[in-house]
Amino acid sequence: MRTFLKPLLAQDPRFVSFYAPIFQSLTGKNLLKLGQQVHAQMALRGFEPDAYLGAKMVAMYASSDDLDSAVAIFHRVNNPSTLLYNSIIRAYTLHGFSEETMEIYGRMHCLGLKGDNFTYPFVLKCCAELSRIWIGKCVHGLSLRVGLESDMYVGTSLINMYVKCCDMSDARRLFDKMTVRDVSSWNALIAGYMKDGEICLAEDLFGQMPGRNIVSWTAMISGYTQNGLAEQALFLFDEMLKKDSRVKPNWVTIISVLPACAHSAALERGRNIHNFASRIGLESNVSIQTALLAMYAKCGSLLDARQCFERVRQTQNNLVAWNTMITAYASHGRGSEAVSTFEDMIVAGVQPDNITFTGLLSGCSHSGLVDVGLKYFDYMKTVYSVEPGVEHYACVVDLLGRAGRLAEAKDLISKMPMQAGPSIWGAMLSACRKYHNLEIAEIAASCLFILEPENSGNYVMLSNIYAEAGMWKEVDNLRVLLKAQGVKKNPGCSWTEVNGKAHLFLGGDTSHPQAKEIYEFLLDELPKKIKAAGYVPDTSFVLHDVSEEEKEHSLTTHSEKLAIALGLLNTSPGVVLRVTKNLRICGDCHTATKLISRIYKREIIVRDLNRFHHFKDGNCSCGDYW
DNA sequence: TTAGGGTTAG
Repeated sequence: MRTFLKPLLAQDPRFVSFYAPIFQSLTGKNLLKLGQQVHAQMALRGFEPDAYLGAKMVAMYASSDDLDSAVAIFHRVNNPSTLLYNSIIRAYTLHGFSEETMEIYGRMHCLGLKGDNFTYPFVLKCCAELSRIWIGKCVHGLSLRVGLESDMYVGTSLINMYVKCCDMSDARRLFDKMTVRDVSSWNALIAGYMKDGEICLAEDLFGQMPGRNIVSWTAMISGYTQNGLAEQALFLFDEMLKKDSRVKPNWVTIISVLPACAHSAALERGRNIHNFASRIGLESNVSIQTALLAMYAKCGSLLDARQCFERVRQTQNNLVAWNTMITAYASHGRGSEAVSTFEDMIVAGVQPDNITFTGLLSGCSHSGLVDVGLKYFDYMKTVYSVEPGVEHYACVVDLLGRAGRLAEAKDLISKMPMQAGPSIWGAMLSACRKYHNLEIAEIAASCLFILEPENSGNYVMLSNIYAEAGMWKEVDNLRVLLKAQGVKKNPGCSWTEVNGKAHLFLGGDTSHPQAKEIYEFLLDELPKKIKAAGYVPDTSFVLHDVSEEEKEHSLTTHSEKLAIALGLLNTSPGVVLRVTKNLRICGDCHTATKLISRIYKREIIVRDLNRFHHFKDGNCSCGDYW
């Protein structure tokens, strides 16, 4: 081509109308090669894209994740337009480059190019991502000036921006002012209220909204799950299937409801949802498999969890799945499996992150792998370039504390580069209880009382330490303090699924229809059998300064014992009993459950606040180290 | 070319 022809051709509108639809049709990764060929041919002909064609080309490259080429084209265009800027803003936003988007938007603004209904939603998404509410407010002002306040996309994006920046009052004000609302505007506000813990306000909106789609239902379900309201989440999931046949649950719905099963340890419910996901063709989804993995692990079935992991491994090398598997082993006290899974992950070429190390270190801690844990704590920074956070220090304090190395743990706390939080002092206090160190216990407890005055668990823990030392006066003083502070004690409760139905017990609970049978078993049959096997009630776990006989009675009716009794009375031999407790299992229940597993030849899996205990043949998977 | 729901840890 003669050089003098090039400027002429560059002006030729026929070239634009020729190439634009071609580039527009070549979107997606598998068409990238073709797009590159057309681009090369165009360049050979000496044709430089104008703003319109440039926008199409930017979109094409962005759709196949070739952001570098998209950016290069953007910079070559001489007279940029709003359309061109929109295309690069879209490309950056969809690839998670929020900072770059903001920079480009700033440049657009300086050039005097006006943003439009396509610009603002992306820019606002980035403001939300970066929590830049002040820029979001400027965009809000600008959109009002150019008359875009009534655009549904801009309006909903503004609501979402306020929601993500934790400004619910402005989000609500905007919502109330909107003349035309879309189902998405309602959804954004519902999600905001749920995130804020304002369940009733979210429920009100959900009740009032004119039409619901799958996102509305999912926002409610995930909101319940995230606020610990597992029962409501599961109920609403069923309601959705029953009442709204038009909505089709998708993968987000499934991964939102699964944590509710995990939370309530409802294994059968979880299995049903798993089957449901398979029936609607979602089983191959990696996020669903990972959520299933977590659910099975939290419901006590490591075998099912591992199967989900293997399914993910067949197709993907996914960081979240590795992390979930490592964490699953850790919570089940399978430290060496957590370590070997971590090593497999490294061999598979996946870069670990902060969550990987939280799982790995807690796995070492729960299994007493002290030196291995300390080695990985060192490696995380030196070998894997992951900066230890407060949660990792908490794991190491726990690791040292459980092994009785209290002085080293205390030393580590004093050398931490950040302020010690509740997790650190909580781990220290537990260690002090195990090793009867009153002096450090009082230091840890006094920090905890300042850091989280509302947490009754800390008062109870110190009270237990005093009680074990026979310091009843201090126990009483603490009780007075608890009352004066207005702290409500968190009552211990346990639950179990028997033949697919959940049963909840409080300590000393007599409200269950089978209470008579349960109490006869616990007060008569069981003591005879376990005492014959060498059981001595460990009354040091009882708080009150009362007679030994009364202490023993109070132990006998701990909620976990009631739940185990119900399971033994209602299931056939060979059925694994699964019990979940909202607090840590007490030492006496731990001893008794080991004996029950031997005498009644039952596998019993107890999930407590921190971990799993697998009782079998008179032993526990924690090796009495918890 | 545009908005809304998101699995792992704590």
